[in-house]
Amino acid sequence: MLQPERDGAVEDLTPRQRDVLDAVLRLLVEEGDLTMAAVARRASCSKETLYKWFGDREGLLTAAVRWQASKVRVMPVDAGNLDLVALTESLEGFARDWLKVISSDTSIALNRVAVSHTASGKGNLGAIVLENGRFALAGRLKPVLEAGKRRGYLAFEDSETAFRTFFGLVGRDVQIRLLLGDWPGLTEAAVAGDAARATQQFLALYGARKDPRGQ
Amino acid sequence: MLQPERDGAVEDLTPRQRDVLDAVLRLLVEEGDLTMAAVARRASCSKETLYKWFGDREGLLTAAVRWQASKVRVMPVDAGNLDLVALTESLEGFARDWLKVISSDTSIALNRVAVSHTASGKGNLGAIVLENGRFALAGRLKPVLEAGKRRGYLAFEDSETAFRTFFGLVGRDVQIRLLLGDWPGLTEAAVAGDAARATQQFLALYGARKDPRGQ
DNA sequence: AGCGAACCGTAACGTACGGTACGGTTCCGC
DNA sequence: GCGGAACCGTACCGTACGTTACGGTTCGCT
Repeated sequence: MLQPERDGAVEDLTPRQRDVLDAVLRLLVEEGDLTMAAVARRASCSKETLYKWFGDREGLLTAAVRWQASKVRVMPVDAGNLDLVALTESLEGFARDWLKVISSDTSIALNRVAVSHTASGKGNLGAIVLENGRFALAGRLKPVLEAGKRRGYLAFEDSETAFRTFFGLVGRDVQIRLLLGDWPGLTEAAVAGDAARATQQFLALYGARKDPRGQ
Repeated sequence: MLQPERDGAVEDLTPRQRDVLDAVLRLLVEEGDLTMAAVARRASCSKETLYKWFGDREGLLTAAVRWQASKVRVMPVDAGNLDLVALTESLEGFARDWLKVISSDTSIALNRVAVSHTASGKGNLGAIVLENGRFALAGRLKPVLEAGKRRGYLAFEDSETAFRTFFGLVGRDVQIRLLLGDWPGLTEAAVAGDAARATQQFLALYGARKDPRGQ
């Protein structure tokens, strides 16, 4: 489950194939869904080539999702030397990045098609999106939380529960509203504000008691 | 926007029509999507009748969403005499109900089709689902929050912000995971536990300071 | 220069499905 | 009992779209 996906490895995509997948993403954002003909037209390639490269429509969508995921990789935070300020800024940065991602046109479009796909029950697009979205975030954030706990800044039993609380405080109703076509007014400033608020709330809930000279 | 929907009023649905809509809901849960032929077969009615009653596929879906929404109406909480215990139980009840709703088969199916629909951009199914889901919840919960504030149990500037925090603490990653086909293990017991935890966290964040004899 | 692989553009095929038409049946009002 | 409205079951139509097939072109290799 965690090994690098024997089949659809993003690494061995040719530049031309990446262009095609970018066309898929643009089309998904603009039209909301895909026809193979539209992809071929937009990407100036033949449908035959699409089928040769990606197998079928499902394979094309899967490749596009993975391609997009590979574009938003970020470097891990060094949990080495971490004071309370660094921890706070790290959490706030995660929150900001996450809000920016889930409110981006591409993410919204991709999540929508994955949800549709999940409904029809054939394929695992939903699982892939989840793996590269919510679970990838957890994988990158949990080490930070653990480090914060080791340093005595955070107190929690289970990092999964702590993560999910943070997730909820940051995302709130944003994702479902966006998926359903509502626009919760996420300007750059609002994102920053929400990230700061969520971080403060999280620290209020999970921050270790800092009683003056308390044990 | 808040008046009772001049056209698709649930009240003047005949029993037969409600049966048809129930068939739609069952089909949506089982198959993930709808064909008019399948609905007609399942409901033992003719396609001609479906079109006569509901206009087109979109109208049928819209009616089904409204019909489902009308089935989960709950009575309002009396914000009259409210002590801290009653407030806590009220919040916890809201959280439990909400988690049960969003994790129900029907709600998941309906949200999925609404998301798909939103993607294709024709119609306002997403808005309807949002109106009867997230916004209806806010409409019922906010009076409770306001009452709690008046009584001095809660402290917040903006009830919308407070509500959204509560929403996030309760729902966390549940809804998106369910929509994408993941199963976050929401047993009856887990729902109760999550509701209690979310409520306690919310009170920790927004509960008015109860310093012994403090102002 | 000559060959073959890869690829483009377009046409073609089959099917699924939304929407319509129609004959037959039930049932209600008179 | 009779006429008509409502409705069922089925057949039908048009279109959209996934998938395949094919002729023509480019390009790298020898």
